[in-house]
Amino acid sequence: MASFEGYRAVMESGQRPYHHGDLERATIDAAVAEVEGVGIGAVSMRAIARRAGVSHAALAYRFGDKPGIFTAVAAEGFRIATDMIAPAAIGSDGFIAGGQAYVEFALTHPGYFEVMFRPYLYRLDDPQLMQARNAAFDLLYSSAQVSLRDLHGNADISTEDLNAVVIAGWSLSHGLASLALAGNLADRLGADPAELAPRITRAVVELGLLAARGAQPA
Amino acid sequence: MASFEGYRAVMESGQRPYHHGDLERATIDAAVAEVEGVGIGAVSMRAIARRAGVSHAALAYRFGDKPGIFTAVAAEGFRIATDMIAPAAIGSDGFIAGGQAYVEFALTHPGYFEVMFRPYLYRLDDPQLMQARNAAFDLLYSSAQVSLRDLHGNADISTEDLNAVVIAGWSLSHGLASLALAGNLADRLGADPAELAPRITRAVVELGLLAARGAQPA
DNA sequence: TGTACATCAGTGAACGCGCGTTCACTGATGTAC
DNA sequence: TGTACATCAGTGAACGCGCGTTCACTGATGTAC
Repeated sequence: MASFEGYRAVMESGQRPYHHGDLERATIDAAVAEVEGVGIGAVSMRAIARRAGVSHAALAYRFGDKPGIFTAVAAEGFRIATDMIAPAAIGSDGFIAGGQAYVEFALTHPGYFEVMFRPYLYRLDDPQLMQARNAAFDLLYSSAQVSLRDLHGNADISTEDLNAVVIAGWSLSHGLASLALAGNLADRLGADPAELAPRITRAVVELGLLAARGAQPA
Repeated sequence: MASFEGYRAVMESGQRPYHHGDLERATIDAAVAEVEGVGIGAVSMRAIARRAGVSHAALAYRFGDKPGIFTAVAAEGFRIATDMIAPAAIGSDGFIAGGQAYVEFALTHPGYFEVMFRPYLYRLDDPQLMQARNAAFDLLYSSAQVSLRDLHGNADISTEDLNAVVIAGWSLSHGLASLALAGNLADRLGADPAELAPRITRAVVELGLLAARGAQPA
């Protein structure tokens, strides 16, 4: 399996090579496809192995167990999400635009999304995962900070306020994506998905006005 | 098992009666406890039966299958949620206060919450479920309508705008509850849970201001 | 360049387990007379 | 009030299945000489 020609020959002959080449890649893809196909609760290591075209013992050998596989899926998911959101999360509109990109990521990569925010399914202390996850959160916090600073004439924001706005914005995007993915909004979202973002954004303005009346003075 | 005395006698003797008395009640409670204990993905009919103190065949007889059980759980969940939210969802602050009550329901009844918003786990066309679910959504929409009317000097709101605000508010509360329950906010929520609601409410005001800048004019 | 050998990636069969479903049954309840 | 019987709720044993884990193994790769 050393050469590309050798690889091609084996692939085209229909046999599978003894050494896979990139088992990790194939496993992550298969795991994501399984999650999207049968749901996060029904995924089995054997089904992932079948889909990846590899023996199920190979997965036990390489990943140990299901949390081992999901750790790799989550890390990759945080990397993809960061890549998708970063270009939008810039400047004074960055936090709002980043939130829209978050929803877009979730709807286009549901398999990753389902795993990433169930930390009890994977190993939070894995170094690669931590790095990818921290990078995503750095992006979230820094875009909130930039947008809020700009809103308040470059005045500093307290850590508590920043944290609360991050949680609120994240909750909004996360909730919208979760409800949509689970099928709760099937009959409530308009026909045109491209119109969704501006409609929700305008609704958040209304929500802010309602909250302003309901809020106790700080 | 006709008399209360007979019931007491059997209960105190440690045997279980042949006819349960209220198998449905016991099954719902056991299912909710199982979901809270092992997670929605790992619940089995046999484990629910064990916890309810009943043979697993009894559950198959009464509920048919797992979706049958979850249908009953979801219906009850919508009833409890409506009862908890209704007193708050009144008047001009009703939509905001209702959202806070929604989060409180989710955090105090996680087992119900986990089931209710996974409609693919149960039978959406069950009459009792539909009734409970519709009542909950009626409450959601009517409280949004009352609050928005009041905000806009009693002017009528378009169906599209109402729908968008409902989705935004629901998403916010739902996302906050989901993130918290899955353990994503463990190190981000302040020490005092009673302070959470006002902090988030104030953050939503900020979010509205950010959205106002990011929004394209309608 | 060629050979020997250690290391490593992946295999396939075997295991015990808990699951959902089925079925002949039993025990209790309710009704007709 | 008492008896006979139909109906219904729940039982327990049996089934086949897919699962995760283990283990002795094999095939390929890489390195030392």
